[in-house]
Amino acid sequence: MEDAVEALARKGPSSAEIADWIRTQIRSNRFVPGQRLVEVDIIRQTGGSRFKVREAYQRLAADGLVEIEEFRGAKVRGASMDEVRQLYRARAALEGLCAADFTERASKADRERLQEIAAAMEECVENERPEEFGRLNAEWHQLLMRGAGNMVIEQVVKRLNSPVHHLLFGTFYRGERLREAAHDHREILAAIMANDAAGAEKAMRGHVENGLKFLRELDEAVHFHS
Amino acid sequence: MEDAVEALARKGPSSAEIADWIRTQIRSNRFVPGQRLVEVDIIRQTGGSRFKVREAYQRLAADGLVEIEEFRGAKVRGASMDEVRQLYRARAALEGLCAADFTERASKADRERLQEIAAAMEECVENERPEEFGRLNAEWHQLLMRGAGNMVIEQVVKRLNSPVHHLLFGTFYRGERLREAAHDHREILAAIMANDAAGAEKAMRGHVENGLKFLRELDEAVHFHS
DNA sequence: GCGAACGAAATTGTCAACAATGTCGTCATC
DNA sequence: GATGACGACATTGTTGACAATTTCGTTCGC
Repeated sequence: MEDAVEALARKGPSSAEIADWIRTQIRSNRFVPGQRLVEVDIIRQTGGSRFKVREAYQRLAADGLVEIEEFRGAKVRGASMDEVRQLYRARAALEGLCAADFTERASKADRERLQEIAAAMEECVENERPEEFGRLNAEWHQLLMRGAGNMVIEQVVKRLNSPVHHLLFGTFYRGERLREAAHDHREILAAIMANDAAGAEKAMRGHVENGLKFLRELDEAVHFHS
Repeated sequence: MEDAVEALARKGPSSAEIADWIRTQIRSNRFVPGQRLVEVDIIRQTGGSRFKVREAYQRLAADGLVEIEEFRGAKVRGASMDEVRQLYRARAALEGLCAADFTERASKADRERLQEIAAAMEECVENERPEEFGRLNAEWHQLLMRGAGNMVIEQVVKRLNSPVHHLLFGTFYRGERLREAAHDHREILAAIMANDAAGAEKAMRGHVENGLKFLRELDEAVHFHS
């Protein structure tokens, strides 16, 4: 039995795989907000049938990643700065809660893993490796939500991030922002380890709000949104 | 120009209309968790084409209302009690935040409207009209999120509620629970009117948690979930 | 009577052709 | 040169037919 590559060659990708492929393109900025997703182009590039491509569009539309207009097809949805604000407020509330819940109910193994990742991130700061930092950061936040025993929130946050996710890689974790984020993380971790749930929640909220503040400053420099 | 009925007779419903129809069926308990949604049945009952029905399924699947399995079609998704817990924790965080934001940035008109609805709900408690209470309650929560200037959260909460929404009508607001909810509302409203954002947030969180507690008790009496 | 193998019916997955609509360049007119 | 009507092309919407798979009742062997 071969793996996915073989299955892909035989039968073509499933609608879920096509949706993931489009997601990747959007996140890596190869598809930019406002861009039309022409069905035949996607078919050519993925090898999927038209039917599957359209199924993929529906899923992405429900995720808020693309907009579908009748007879005009799907196009990549951009987020206004105000929407980004709302989105970050929501994340602050959700991840703040998770930080508190993690403090109260995470397993010993999860707590140790959290420290490990934090240590690895510190190294990335010293050696100026923003890509690695971004990857670890995603893992860190995910572990927090999972350790808090709330996969529903994990799913929701993943969705919320979608429209701005492409910004988070590349321009986001550089220079001062890298150090700032690392500082926030230390604060959160300290509260968790001290079993201070309320403190962890507050620190996490502040961390997310800092991310928004940074995006705001970025926005004033270059208007990236539609 | 006739309205939607005429358009429906001419061209059949759009996939979004079909999705809404299915949503309604699920919420009113005519479709129960685990039930298979056979395509031809939906086609017969809505008049939509098969293609549109399947598009509707994809949307509902992304919303988490139905599950799609290959060659087995779509079936209504039920939520485990643990999932309901996670869901209510998320709601508590999000609506708590909205209560705080509403306190700080809602318009005068919104604040007055909030009082109006609260007064109408009090009447419903006195006259024991749970259906009306449920309707007003939904409006009240919605106004809070909108007045807080966060439509993203409004959308997310709507989605979060989907899997348990059918429980909220009928069995939910009756007897003691009705009075308890009204009491919570008074507390929230008082904090908002006193410009106490932190107090409003705390009260709202408590209110949502009370809803969860009630669902838990209900669950121990009858195991409604799958 | 019980369970496994079989097969018809029901159901979903896929595709290709055609219809409806939008898009954009062209040309006539003022 | 600007403007609007027209038409060819590009793109999406819709449908029906057929293939793949599951489901369920039947039959056969024990």
